[in-house]
Amino acid sequence: MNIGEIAKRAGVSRSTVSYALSGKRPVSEETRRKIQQVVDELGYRPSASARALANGRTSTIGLVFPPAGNHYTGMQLDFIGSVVEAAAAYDYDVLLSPSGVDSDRSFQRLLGERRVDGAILMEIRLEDDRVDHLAELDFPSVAIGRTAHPERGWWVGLDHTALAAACVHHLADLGHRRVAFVNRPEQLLRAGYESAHRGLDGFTKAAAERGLTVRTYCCGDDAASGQACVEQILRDDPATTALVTLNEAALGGLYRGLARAGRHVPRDFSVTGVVAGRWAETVTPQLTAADVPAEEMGRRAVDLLVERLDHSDAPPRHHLLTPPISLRASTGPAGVTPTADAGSGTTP
Amino acid sequence: MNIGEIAKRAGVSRSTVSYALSGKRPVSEETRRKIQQVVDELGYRPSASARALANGRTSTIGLVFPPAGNHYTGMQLDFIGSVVEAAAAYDYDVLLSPSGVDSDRSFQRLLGERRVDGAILMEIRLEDDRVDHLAELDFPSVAIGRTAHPERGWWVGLDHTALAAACVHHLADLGHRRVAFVNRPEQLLRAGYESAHRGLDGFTKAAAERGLTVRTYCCGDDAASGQACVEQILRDDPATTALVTLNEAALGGLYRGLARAGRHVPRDFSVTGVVAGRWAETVTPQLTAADVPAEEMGRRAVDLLVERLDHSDAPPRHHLLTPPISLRASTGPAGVTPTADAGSGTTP
DNA sequence: TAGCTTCGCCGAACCGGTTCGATGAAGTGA
DNA sequence: TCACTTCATCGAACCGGTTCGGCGAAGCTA
Repeated sequence: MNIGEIAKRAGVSRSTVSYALSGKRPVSEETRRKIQQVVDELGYRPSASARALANGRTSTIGLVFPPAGNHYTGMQLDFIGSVVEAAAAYDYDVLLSPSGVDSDRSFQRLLGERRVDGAILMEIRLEDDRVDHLAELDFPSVAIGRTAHPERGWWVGLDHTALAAACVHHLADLGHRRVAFVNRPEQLLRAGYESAHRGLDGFTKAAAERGLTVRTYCCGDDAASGQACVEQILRDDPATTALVTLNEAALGGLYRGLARAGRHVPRDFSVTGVVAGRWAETVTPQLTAADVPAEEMGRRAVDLLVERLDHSDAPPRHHLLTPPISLRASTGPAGVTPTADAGSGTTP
Repeated sequence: MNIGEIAKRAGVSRSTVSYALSGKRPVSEETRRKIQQVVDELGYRPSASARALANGRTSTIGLVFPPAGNHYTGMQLDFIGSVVEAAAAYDYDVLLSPSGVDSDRSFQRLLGERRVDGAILMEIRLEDDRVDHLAELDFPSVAIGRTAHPERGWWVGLDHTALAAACVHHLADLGHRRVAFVNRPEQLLRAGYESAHRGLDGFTKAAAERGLTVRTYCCGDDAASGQACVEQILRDDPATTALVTLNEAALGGLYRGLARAGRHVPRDFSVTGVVAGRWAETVTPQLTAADVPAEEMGRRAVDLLVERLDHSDAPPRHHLLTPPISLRASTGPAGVTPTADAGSGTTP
């Protein structure tokens, strides 16, 4: 069923069918009804490929996935969901691009083969060749995250520096003096992941400001690593009374490690960090955290991208979000300074 | 940069360029090198839209999302990830289709506008109009899940009946006599979700077989609902000593509810169910569960779909998986029968 | 009633690839 | 030397839409 068939059955030319359906030129009411009738009878829908070829737009946006890391975190899930939903509202489809092992290849597919009108990038690095590359090509894209040179770009980001600092201040206000920082995996830190770097930065500076004693750790994106990380923390400094985490996937493991070590949260030990709200609520006690507004970020990224697609001359825009810390139940006042032998509390 | 430009610069015709690149007809080594050189210089890649139009294939598969439910669960994330990855290995892109509120519209986009060569459906219902519809059209698709009439279809499913039954037997073997069942949200059960129905079925039958006293509940897909559900369970029958859950998203809440009620897992209360392994490990104690092999299922779904796309006359195939229960730490022998007043253990 | 505008529709070209049949040059055998 | 095959390449048609310029009929003005 193509447009020619419709035209034939309606007794008009192909162009008339096209205009009747698109409304880009006036068509008499009578013909339009006749055409519509045939279209409805045959359930005709114009081919996306043909349309894309003709007018040079695919009505599809690409969602480019982490170039490192082997499985996805809950936060990414929230991004994906909200991007898909927001895109649908604008009548855009979303094409997922793994850009995993073979990053360049799928990138080439998206851009080189012109499968998408624009792209949304996730898991941004401070020096991100993908962002640079797209900027050079002037290819419409919006980053979820902020590189080291964000001035002229389109992005929606989270102020990880401020958020990590807020966590530190929150803990310091509660009287904690020895605090650990649980970052994303070392591999990602080394790769230059924005959140890992800016978060670490904010943590370190704020801790120095408040005169805290700190240690920082990298931790794999899974529960087992989280548990191991806590064990390490308590071994390195048994007097630690709180931690700040950026690592959502390890959260369950962090809690487990603390429980195993006999540290009660929040009585003996406070936990906070930067985590999507939905996941902060799954742990017990619920995590006091700066809630990553993943839903809002995804939606805004799509808004920006659509704006850029509709007005190719629009000046760069961005949103930097700084959500407040949601007080839940995982932090409390630093208690009596733990006795020196408290560190031996690992279970056999 | 189109194929004509390449042809001009290489001093050959457009068709020669096409053949040189596709290899579908022999081209002299000399011309092929000349063409390749021009292609490399200009970084030319053929347009996906034009190619799709010409040969009637988009090299894209659609991943159709739940028609009900407002946010995504971790299991779905695992499916998405593995599908994208497996598809990339076959050089297919993945188009996400929310099919959320306006299910028909995005479905029409995918099929009517021929944006995809085939589709993978998630969150199958026992009577699923999407599946029926696609079967009628003879549109290549694979379901992740199994309808009430799975004989002639392509799908990869989980034997929820057997898995739920296995959970029951596991608990019964441990001596539990009063067991609750925590299902997906009522809305989904009513909509006819396969896993909810088959799981409930397997649970009920196995419990009858073992002569257990049971109660079944529906529970929202979030921690708060899980907590409320446990409270309800212990109110309805304080002597309950175990539960089986299909509801991964509520898991954290279930644990919290038990802790609040003063029930220690697994000493006082056993928890098991059907949950993706990665998520079963995030809770403490780690969940003894039938691990949903989401990664394998996604991969197999893609394998089947590609097979069907390559051989349109292939007979229907499917995989029914029955992963074993992974023994972790959330179940234990039923202890002394709880005293009658144990049910009042909710915190104020 | 001639001349002008407006309206509704048509035909053709175009988007950028693929594919089929044809063509001419080179190679082979009698 | 001629007929026949083989090989490399070309031109044209096609996929299914969109869009532009033009044209005839109807309506309006003088």
